[in-house]
Amino acid sequence: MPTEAAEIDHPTQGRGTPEGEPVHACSIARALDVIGDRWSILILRDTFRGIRRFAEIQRDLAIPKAVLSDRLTSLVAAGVLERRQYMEHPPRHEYRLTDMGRELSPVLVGLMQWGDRWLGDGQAPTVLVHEPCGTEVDLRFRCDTCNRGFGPTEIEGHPGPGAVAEVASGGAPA
Amino acid sequence: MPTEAAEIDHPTQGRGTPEGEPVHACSIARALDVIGDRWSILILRDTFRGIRRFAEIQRDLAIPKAVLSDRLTSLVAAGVLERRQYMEHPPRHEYRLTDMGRELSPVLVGLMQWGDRWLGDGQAPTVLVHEPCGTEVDLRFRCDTCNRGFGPTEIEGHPGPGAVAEVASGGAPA
DNA sequence: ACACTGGGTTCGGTTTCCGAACTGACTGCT
DNA sequence: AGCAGTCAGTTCGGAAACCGAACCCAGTGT
Repeated sequence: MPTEAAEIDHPTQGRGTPEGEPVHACSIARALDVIGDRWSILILRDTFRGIRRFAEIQRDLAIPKAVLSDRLTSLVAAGVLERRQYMEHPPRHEYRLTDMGRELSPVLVGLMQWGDRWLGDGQAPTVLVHEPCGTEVDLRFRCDTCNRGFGPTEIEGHPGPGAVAEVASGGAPA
Repeated sequence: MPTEAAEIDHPTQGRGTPEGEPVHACSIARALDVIGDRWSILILRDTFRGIRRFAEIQRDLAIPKAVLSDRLTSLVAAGVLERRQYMEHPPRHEYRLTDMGRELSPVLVGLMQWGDRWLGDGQAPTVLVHEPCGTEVDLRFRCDTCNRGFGPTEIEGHPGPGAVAEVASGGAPA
């Protein structure tokens, strides 16, 4: 069917739909349903840094307790964090990253490096290193076929197997 | 200085401060001041895909016009997008990524890959390839010293030159 | 007995978001 | 000329989210 750019699904109606999860065609939108919130990302940053307890996070972020409670609950529900009891008698919990959550690290690191480069004063507040050797971590696109790194202009988007009916946009965008 | 976790700065008081930009010690928080909003990221995704005009974005995202107008204005003000006139007589504009915006691609790609892996049905809606050779894009941490890729557990955080007084957290977090 | 901490919930007020309607400059059709 | 339609917004009022403060409860330390 040679229809042109049929927008069958509307990627964002999530706020208003009264029942059920909004299922987006775009993985970015799906991801943002889980962590598309300023606080969620900061909470995850804290858990990456080893800050895992309710009160610790609350102090570190200066986040209202009600909001923190809500975010933690939804992050646990989404499977990004895991609520684990680490003490019995006074029952105490901590929130730990699951594998799913840990795999968000490229997003966090990407944000951090971008902020360092474009928003900072040239003085990175935190430096990430590859622990075994101490080399500074660099997150980049790399092609194993070409055996080299590359920038965003060399990326092209194609509709994948889960595509509905999308324009094959892409090519050098700038 | 053996102080314990002196939290000199409160990373998020941005909402309430009546004047001036909130300056955070954390680059992630700084980055989120610019794009820490579900719509901003989706708008940037669209511009990456070549969707650059107000009405196009509005249709694609089903975003309220007022919100789109606001977000575009602030993204332009932040330097992530550039408002460019592409037609004279009926004055028409389009929003293009600046270099600053283009360098957000790791974040976008990271979100997409994470959504594909953890939230999708196994059918990626969009596949990104390295344009010169067609290999599927993979975003990973790579160490040039060790000459291999690695996962988030091998990352360690150190206070950098811009650090104030922070705990040197890190180490294998899980 | 009393204060204190961890981990919340409840409450009212303030921001922000949203959808719908309106503006206004322009084009194209008849 | 008159009307419809597009692009790029702005201006509303109501709905949702956010916020700070207060409250709660279990356990602990003194």
